[in-house]
Amino acid sequence: MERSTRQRSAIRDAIEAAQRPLLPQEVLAAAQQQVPGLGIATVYRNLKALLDEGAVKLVALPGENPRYEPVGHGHHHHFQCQACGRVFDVHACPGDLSRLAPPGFTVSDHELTLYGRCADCQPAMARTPSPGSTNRQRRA
Amino acid sequence: MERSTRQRSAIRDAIEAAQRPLLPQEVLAAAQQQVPGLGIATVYRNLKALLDEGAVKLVALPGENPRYEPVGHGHHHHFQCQACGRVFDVHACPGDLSRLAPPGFTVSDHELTLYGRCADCQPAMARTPSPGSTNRQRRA
DNA sequence: TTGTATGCAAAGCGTTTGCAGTGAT
DNA sequence: ATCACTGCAAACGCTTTGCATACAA
Repeated sequence: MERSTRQRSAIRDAIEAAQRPLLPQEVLAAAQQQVPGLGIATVYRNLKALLDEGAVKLVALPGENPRYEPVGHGHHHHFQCQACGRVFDVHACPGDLSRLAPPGFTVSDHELTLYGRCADCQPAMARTPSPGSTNRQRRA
Repeated sequence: MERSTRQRSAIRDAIEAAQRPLLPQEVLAAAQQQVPGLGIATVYRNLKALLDEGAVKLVALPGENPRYEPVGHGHHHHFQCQACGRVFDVHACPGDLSRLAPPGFTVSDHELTLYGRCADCQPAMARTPSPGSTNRQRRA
């Protein structure tokens, strides 16, 4: 039977609290603030468990390591800024895409990622970047 | 200056000839039919070079290792069958998705993946699976 | 001849797993 | 007292890199 541990709650909380999809390392860092001794293996094991029980969703962007986010956000998509690399949630959705599939195919789900520039990274009339908008990732 | 080698052509040909995005291992296997001694490191090095020169595109599906396909196919998307795991090209496109982005964001590109069942894997009135449609991948 | 490209093997990185100890029930 | 969970370290699989050799130019 499944047990409730401090580390499991810390991991779940970290993901729930984040406003964006987290990398395993980021989950570790966040959860370690509650449980200092937490190990990365436990993060991975719980990430997998949370995926299986459907509490967490895998977010895989091209060329990026897998991120994890709570399912609670409902159906949504992602936007990656080509300048700063940050990933944002996009709550809009193109809707039914069944018509796009070849004849005989059945569409039951879809994933969409938008690329471009976020509000902070518009060219020309440069805006003041928000704190933490430093480029931490790069896209080939 | 960039040189033309047998292995480079073999790798490029393998990707061009494939009707679907290939994994590095699949590129290796295909290219080795032309250049038996070919090593995996050379495949990776050329894959990166082809990406840089824009001859090849990276295809990253959630939970899958990166695949590579020629850019020649033009703008298109992908469909992954949840039963057999195969990835198909989808040449339809939802069109302009700028309206989906949050205000202040600029959309310059998008990626879309459809999930469902391919023609070979429709339930109930089971069709005869095509040769090679054996499940070779699985999706968590 | 010159220096890029290759093949091999070692190194990197993110992720998974074996195992003995810990702690929730 | 059980036995699932944890932490550590070793193992893994994919990708990258160092280095001596091979081969375009």
